Amino acid sequence: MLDIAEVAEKTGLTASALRYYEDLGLIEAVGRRGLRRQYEPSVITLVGLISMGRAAGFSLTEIGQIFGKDGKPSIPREELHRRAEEIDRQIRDLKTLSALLRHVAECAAPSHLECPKFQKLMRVTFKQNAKR
Amino acid sequence: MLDIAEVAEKTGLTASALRYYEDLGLIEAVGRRGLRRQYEPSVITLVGLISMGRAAGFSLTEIGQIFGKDGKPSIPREELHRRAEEIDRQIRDLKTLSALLRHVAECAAPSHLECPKFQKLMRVTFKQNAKR
DNA sequence: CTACAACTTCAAGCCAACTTGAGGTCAAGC
DNA sequence: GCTTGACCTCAAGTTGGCTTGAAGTTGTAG
Repeated sequence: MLDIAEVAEKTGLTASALRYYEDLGLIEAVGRRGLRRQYEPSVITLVGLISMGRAAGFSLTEIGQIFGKDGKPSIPREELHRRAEEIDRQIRDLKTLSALLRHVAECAAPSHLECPKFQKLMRVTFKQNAKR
Repeated sequence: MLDIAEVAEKTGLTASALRYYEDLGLIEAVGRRGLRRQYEPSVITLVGLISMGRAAGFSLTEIGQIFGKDGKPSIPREELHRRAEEIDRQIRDLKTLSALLRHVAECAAPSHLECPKFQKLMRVTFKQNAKR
C-alpha cells in the first residue's frame, strides 16, 4: 500500500494532481488509513497510462472514458480504433518534428522555411496530412 | 495572397486563433488590403509546424523560440537536441498507447489492468521510462 | 503523551490558449 | 452610391488542468 506522496514521487505528479484525478473519477484509493488515502501499486501503472494519454492530446475526460477506474471503456470500439489511427498519424508528425528540430539545430540557413532540406522534410508530412 | 479566412480553412484553425498567434509573434501577414490581413501561402506551412509543435506538447511561447517568424531559433542547439530526444521518447509512448487502444477495443477482459497482454504492453514502456 | 509533519477538505486562484461580443471599417456586387 | 458581409480592434469571458491557502485531523518519532 502506498501513501499519496509515494504515488506522487513514483509518477512525477503532485499529490494535489492525484486528488484532482480522483475527483474526476480517473483513479481511486483502495482505502484510508485515518484520513490518508492508501493506494495499490497498480495505480502507478494507471497514472502512467493517464500521462501517456495526456501527452497524446487527450483530455482527462476522454481518458476517463477509455481507461476509467472500472476498466470498462465507455466509448465504442470503432471510436477507439479511430483514436489509434489518429495517434499513428501523430507519430508520423512527431517523427518529422524531431527531424526538423535536429535540422534546425544544425542548419545555418537564414530562415528555415527557405532551406531546401527543411522544405523537403515538411513536404512529406503535409502530403500525408492533406485534407485532414 | 490569402485572406485570413482562407488560411483558417486550409489550416483548420479559426481566424481568431490566427490573430492570437500574430499577437504572440508566431506568424505575420505580409500586408493589409484595407484593414484585412494578407498572407503568403507559406504561412500555411508555418501554421502546420506550429500545430505539430502543439501536438508534441510545446507551449506557443516555446514554439515561437524554435520557429519564430524571423526563422532564427532563440534557443541553444543543445536544447533543441534535448527536445528532439524528448519527442523520440514520446513517439515510443505513443506507439504503446496506440497498441493499447487497439487492444482495449478488442479485448474482453473485465479490467484491462489485469489482462496479461495489456500488462505486457505496458511493461515495455515503463521499463523505458523508468527514472525519468 | 506530546509535537509535528504529513496528510485532509474545500473554495478560490492561476495560466495558457483561445472565444465571444460590441462596436467600427471597408471592398465588392448590385 | 449603397448595402452587405467579411474583416477589424480591444476587452472581457471561458475551459481545462491544476495549484494555493486556510483551517482541521492524525499516524509516528521522541
